[in-house]
Amino acid sequence: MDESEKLQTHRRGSGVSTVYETLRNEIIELKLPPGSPIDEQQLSDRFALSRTPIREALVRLAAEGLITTLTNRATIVSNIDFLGLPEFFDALTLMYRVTTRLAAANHAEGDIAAIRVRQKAFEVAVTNRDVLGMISTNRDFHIAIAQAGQNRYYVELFTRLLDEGRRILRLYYSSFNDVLPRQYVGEHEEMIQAIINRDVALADSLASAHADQIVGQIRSYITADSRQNARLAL
Amino acid sequence: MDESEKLQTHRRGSGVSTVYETLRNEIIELKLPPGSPIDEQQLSDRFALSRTPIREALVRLAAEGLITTLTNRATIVSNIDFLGLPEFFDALTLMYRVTTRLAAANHAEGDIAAIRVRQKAFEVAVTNRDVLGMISTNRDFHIAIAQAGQNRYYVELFTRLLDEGRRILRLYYSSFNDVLPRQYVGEHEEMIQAIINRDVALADSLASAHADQIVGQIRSYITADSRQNARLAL
DNA sequence: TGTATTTTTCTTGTCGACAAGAAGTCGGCA
DNA sequence: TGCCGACTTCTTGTCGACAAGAAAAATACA
Repeated sequence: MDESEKLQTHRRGSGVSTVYETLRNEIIELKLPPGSPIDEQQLSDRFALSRTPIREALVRLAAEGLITTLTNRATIVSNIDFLGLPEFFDALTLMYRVTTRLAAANHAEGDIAAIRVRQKAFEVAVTNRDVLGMISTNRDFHIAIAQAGQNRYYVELFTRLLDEGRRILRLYYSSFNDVLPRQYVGEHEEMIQAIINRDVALADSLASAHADQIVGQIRSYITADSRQNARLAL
Repeated sequence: MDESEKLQTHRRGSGVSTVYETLRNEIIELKLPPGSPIDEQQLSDRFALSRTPIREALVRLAAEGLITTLTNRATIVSNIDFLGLPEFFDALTLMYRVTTRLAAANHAEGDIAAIRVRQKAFEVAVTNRDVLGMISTNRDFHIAIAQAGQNRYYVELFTRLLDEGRRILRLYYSSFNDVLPRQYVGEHEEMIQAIINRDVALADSLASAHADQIVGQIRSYITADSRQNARLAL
């Protein structure tokens, strides 16, 4: 564990959000893998805080579904719910579509620039073959679009879904190839153009196709047949 | 304030959820109107609990956006965001449609019965001209449909939206007339039938129209011109 | 030796108290 | 009389300690 945060003295009220954000990131990046036990005492030592603020951060994480608390027993990082994957895909696809539509309809001064920054970062990650970077910059790109759409309900749900998606993708990130990501860059570019032109219908269909791509990719990872000797002659 | 809860001794762990649920209800039913200050000490006395479990309940409420905490200062019941109403209507309509569609597609054994129970309760409230009852039974009806749709992401968002809607409707419930509610009963009936027949397209369009009705009604409340002397000859 | 029961240990849930920060109050000064 | 600054008071944020509950360990018994 990194002990650098142990020394700094916290200003009042900042502690909780620091713990919250740190843990949140570590959970999403699978630094804390699903099922990991969360020990309050340990976190208390690590952040040099009493258990009370730690606890508050944990309550917030639990409200988001990132951790699961077994009453009076243990609290662990939530497992990835593979059985609920179809629901997840459905909601994810819907949010891709709605946010992109709204961005085309509602985007204001400056939104496009923000989206372009994220797209640039994604491109860099792709050319560097930085898989982890691709996953997180892709998320940022789509959240920027959602923000341009000006609907906080969608932004919130979409953020949750994309972050849950990050966890899943991390599990399989070794099987990432750079063919599809390359294609994503182009698809992103088309989406930006549709948004600029305020072409809602086109934005929708592009987002829909994009979502299908991503969902299809995740599904292929999960159901991948990696048996080395599946076709071995016996 | 009701002091009945003060005497009972709590079993470990139950306190937080009790406080959470009680406050949640009181906020949604405007028993605690928007802007009301939330005093931890006071709640501590009221529930006969220390401030720690109270605090946890408040953190959960804050995560849901029901209360707002001004750091180091006060914590108040969140205001109703009239500026964000268009976003709210958009998301609400979308959720009406998606959940009803999914219910038609996915509903399983027993779901219909559960929906019928809620519909019956709504009918009773309408015939009794019980406005507050209508608002909450209508909510229950649509959540039952959402649950039949089997997508927890939609159920969660929809619940939040409907509860926020309850707050808004309570503000205007005096202007409720019984014409539209009567119409809602019929619309609900049609939706149930479409779901049973697994007619996704029909379920969608019914839900869409239903949403338009409700949104339109809320909008008319808000923009109602109640000036008694607007057309007074001078 | 295997099982049931008690004991121990560890983690969570709760408590009362203290510290920091902000608003309101009071008094001083122009 | 009106404005500025120190002081008071109140609420929130944090702490260390205790209590309850559950799993693990140890013991007794068949």
